[in-house]
Amino acid sequence: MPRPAKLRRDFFNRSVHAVAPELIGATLTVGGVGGIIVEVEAYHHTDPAAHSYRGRTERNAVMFGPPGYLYVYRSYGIHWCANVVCEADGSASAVLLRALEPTQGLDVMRRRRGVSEARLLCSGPARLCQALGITDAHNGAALDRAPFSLYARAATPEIVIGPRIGITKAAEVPWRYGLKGSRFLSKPFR
DNA sequence: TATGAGATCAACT
DNA sequence: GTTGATCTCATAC
Repeated sequence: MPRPAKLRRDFFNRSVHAVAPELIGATLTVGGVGGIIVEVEAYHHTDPAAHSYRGRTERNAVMFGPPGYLYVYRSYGIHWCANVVCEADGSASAVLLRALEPTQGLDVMRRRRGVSEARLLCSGPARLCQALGITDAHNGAALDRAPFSLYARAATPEIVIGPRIGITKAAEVPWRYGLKGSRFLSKPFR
């Protein structure tokens, strides 16, 4: 049984709207703990909801750097959320990792999260970071280097698309992508 | 099932 | 001083 191909950094050097749907079904692990990406959202610097919309700041500096790196920020003062930077040339766009289907290191994730139900381990951007142990220490880290591993999907899954979650600006644009029928989404698509 | 409050911080007005 | 790419727990229906 052949190992799935590792995603190269080039993969991210394209429009977020091309990268985001293709990430669905890929496998992400951090230190051997992780699972299959089932939900992401796309953010572009022309998008009022994006952190990079108003230009470069200390917090979002990674978004203005090369693609294939992680942008981690603190959400609501207490959570971490992780994005993958896309498109070079300072387009400052990124894909928000919103949910995984846990497949590896379930026990570690349960311990970090303090819950046992698999469904609650990674079904949300902050839960995902907590389960995988992602913090601001990983801000600016490359996804193709340890402790990260990212493997391309084996087959093309069925993708569902809808409006993004939890934002007030540009809330209507359908830039949320999910794996059809997955039980591990942060919220169902309609 | 649904709605609301609290946690807690950095960017922005 | 307000807001936000969130989650959890409590209380109400």
